[in-house]
Amino acid sequence: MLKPPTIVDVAREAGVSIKTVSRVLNRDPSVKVSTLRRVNDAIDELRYLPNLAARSLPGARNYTIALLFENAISDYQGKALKGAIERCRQAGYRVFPEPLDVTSPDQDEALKDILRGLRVDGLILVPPLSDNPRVLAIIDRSRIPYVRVSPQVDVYRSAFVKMEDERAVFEMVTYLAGLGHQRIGFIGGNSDHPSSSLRLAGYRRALDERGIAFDPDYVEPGLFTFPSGLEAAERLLAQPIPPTAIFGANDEMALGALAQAHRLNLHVPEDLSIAGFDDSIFSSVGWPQLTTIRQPTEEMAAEAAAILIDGMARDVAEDGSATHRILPFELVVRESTAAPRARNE
Amino acid sequence: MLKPPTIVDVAREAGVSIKTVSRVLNRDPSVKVSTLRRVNDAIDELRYLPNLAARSLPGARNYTIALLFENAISDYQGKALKGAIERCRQAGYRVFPEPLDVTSPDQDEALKDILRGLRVDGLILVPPLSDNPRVLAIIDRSRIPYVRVSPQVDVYRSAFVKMEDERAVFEMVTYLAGLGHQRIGFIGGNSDHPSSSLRLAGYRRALDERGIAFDPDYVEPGLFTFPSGLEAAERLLAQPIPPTAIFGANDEMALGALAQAHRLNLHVPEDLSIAGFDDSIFSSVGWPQLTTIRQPTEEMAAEAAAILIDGMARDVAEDGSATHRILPFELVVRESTAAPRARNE
DNA sequence: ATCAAAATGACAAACGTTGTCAATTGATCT
DNA sequence: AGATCAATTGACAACGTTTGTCATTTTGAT
Repeated sequence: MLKPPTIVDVAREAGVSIKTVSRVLNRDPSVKVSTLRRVNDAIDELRYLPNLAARSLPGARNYTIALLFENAISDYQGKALKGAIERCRQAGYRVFPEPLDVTSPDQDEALKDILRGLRVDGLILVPPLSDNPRVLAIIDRSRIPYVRVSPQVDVYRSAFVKMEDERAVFEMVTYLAGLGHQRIGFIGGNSDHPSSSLRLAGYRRALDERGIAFDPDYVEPGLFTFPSGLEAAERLLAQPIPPTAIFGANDEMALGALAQAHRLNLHVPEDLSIAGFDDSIFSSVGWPQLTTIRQPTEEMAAEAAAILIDGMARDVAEDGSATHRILPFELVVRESTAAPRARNE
Repeated sequence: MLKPPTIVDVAREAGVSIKTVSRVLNRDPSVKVSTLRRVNDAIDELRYLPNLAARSLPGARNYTIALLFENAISDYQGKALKGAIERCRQAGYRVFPEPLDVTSPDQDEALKDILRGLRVDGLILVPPLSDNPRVLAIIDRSRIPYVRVSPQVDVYRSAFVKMEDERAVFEMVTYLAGLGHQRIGFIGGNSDHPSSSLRLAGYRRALDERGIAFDPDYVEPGLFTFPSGLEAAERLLAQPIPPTAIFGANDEMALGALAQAHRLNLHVPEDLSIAGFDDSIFSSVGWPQLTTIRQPTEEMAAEAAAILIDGMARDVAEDGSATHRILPFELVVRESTAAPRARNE
């Protein structure tokens, strides 16, 4: 009882050959249903779990996927990791989280070593790695299949999973306009961050559709950080005719805008509506709680894992496009948004 | 060139047997220095990395450590994971993050399956799992070595790594008293959370030492969440003689207190000082930024990994105590604390 | 009863490492 | 020189699985 059961024990218990057990384990369709049942019963009976090390040694598969991320494990990356782990568990796969220090001078060699040493069946890249050209170049050369989560540029260069960024912003701004807001401030990202332009596009499209003129004074760049959101809101609200609603392109910046509102003694949402983007852990540590857009982060990573497990990461459709999934977002209305106090023109 | 080099290639290159290469890899001291050099040169030359799967198959070691955590990957757990990964990388080990759903009805069986299937050399438990009696009981029976990070109860039942909770709170409260605060509110945890009593003890000891009478009205229980901190602060500040400083036993609750201060139009830190605990990501998404205590989370997890890798998790000192490390904390003074506006009494 | 197709099994050859134990080398002592 | 012993090295069999090649048995349809 000291040693865990092996495939031999299962075969004996089920009264079949180890080859048949192996067939069952690897979902070979040529196994009769009754045999399948018997083998599965034996597996359950003995609580057999295949030895992954032994499994990956001779075979082409390693039953392992790596999730690459940049440096710290943020809320977003934690969610992605969790989603990937859970999907992998179901399929008997494992996930190696691999932090990458992209600022390090020997980044390239370090990454190559990781890729050579890991022997994984696939890679998942989460932002901002999804758009890092040096990393992508190295991975491309390694020939390991990979899926990018939320890529922004050159999207079809690989398999990917994303959410409809532009439409999400569009819907949020449309929602704010629907509440009666005519002057809607937008705190975007720094212009070199690719998602910024997409989110801005959604903002402009929503204004267009509601017949609201675009005013560049209501758009401020940010850095996706709390202080940058605070400063951007400071500038927006210092204008002679300030906006009645502010939409931050992520929750941290929206939280910064919230803090600035507190500083100015503005009541949220009565005097100012504020909305964020991400539905991160941050959206619930403000007061009032932020209206935001929920990104399906766990789901996206889970889908990425599924694509790799199913071996579809390299597939290309007839139209030449790489395997991809677009997942739905969700508008989460909390307490930080309401109709403006008085209609303005 | 398609296949990565194996130990055989290295042996050929170095002109020795594979066994000798294996010895070098495993730091066997019986290898002559000249041979060692030759083998290491060959390893560098070929950029050889041992195949972990093959390595764990025959041997007792698996070069793998699992980090168990409860459900979501929070900021704290992300830090711990990162610390563990980096320490493991240096030693050629890998980390499996394993989320555990402790609320699930078949928790026990699920955990047992994980333990059986994982074949890891050791486990790291992070809070709140570190004090989960059911989980500990199962792991104890599995005979897998483990290290607990920041355990609170029955500390010496296993190897552990922690920070000096009590003294950290003591120092923070002493610091606040040193600023001139005489009425210091304390938002603790729920009483069944073991760390709560320790942190409260530090609070009381600091008051004692500064000759400030303990007033139970200035102590409010919380749930380590933002809303609970907000409500606790609401009660504290509604008193006829409210505190001039509030210390939250974690950052989320301190952030809640901050939000309540904004609601009451109190200026922080002029009207009210607020301090947190953890130096989590949250402490920088408030305004003003929180004074807090930095827990050495990454370092604790890294130490835990080191204990496992060095095989010391089961060791017991002459005095019967398990292997452990106590790491230093750091008082991080930011903008949310200052001397009270006017001395009272 | 016959035949083809579908299921299964026996066996062997990997996969890359470590463990066991025996063989070789080299140094020291007589 | 020979003996002795420790230090160093090597040969070979595991480890548990997948994969492949055939051979065999079972099944189902006619």
